[in-house]
Amino acid sequence: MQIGNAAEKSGIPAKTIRYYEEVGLIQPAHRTESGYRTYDESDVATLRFIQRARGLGFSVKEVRLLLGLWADRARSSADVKGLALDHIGEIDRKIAELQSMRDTLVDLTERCHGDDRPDCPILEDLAR
Amino acid sequence: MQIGNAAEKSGIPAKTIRYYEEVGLIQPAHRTESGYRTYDESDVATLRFIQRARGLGFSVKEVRLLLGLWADRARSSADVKGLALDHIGEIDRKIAELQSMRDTLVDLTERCHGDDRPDCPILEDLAR
DNA sequence: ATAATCCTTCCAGTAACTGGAAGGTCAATA
DNA sequence: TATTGACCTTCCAGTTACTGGAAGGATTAT
Repeated sequence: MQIGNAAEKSGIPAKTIRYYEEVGLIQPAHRTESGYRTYDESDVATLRFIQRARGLGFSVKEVRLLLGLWADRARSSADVKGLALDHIGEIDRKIAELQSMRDTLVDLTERCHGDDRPDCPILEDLAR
Repeated sequence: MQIGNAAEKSGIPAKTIRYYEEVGLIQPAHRTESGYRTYDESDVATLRFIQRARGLGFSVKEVRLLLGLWADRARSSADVKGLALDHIGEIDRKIAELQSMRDTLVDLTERCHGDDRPDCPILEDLAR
């Protein structure tokens, strides 16, 4: 199948598939005589794996590692779990940061009249 | 004072201050005869405002708007509050996304032995 | 005189795509 | 047969918000 089809089946835009090939996340696709990339079901399976891993927030670099582990029959599940736990830690860090921003912002907006007068606790806080 | 001093007082690296000037977030600094940038307390106050707004997750584009409102004595607090509420919405969206990733990941890692055997629910899930 | 510590500009790299231009290919239709 | 239309190709540039580093000038202290 052509790239457009693989894109549809995997949920990854054709443009992005080419990008993944360029950065070496996936093997260069086979080509027709005229230069069109072709993909089979196994390629699509790989793309879907990538799509799902990216959807869980793994970076491309981490996906590379995951693909390596996936392909390695001698892998230890501990390695996979380690990656996942690290990633959860990273997510927790981000959530905590966002939550802290949110708390401050909610407090400030609750104290702001939000009318046509200029007095504003939000700006006052930023300026202090 | 010189840029290094302004950086220290504002908490924004000198490099970043130059960058903010380049992208027009702040006015070009005055210069000494030899070309060194100079800053006064009011410049530092602006930098601190920016630093704090960035710390609350506002994008540079949003900070630009906030600076405009801050400088505008005829502003309405409703405009500021509107910006802040939009931003809270954005943060909520991000938190929800991260939380959902986290939930999935925690579930998967709990089901993964994490030993030296290759069987791994995490990879199985990514591959399904 | 020289060293240390500033400062300057400019170029490039980061993460992960995404948009768009210019042009080739292929199948179907008028 | 000629021409659409929908594919595909490569290449370049833009996005966000910096950050690192090179090469070199200015200022201050020893």
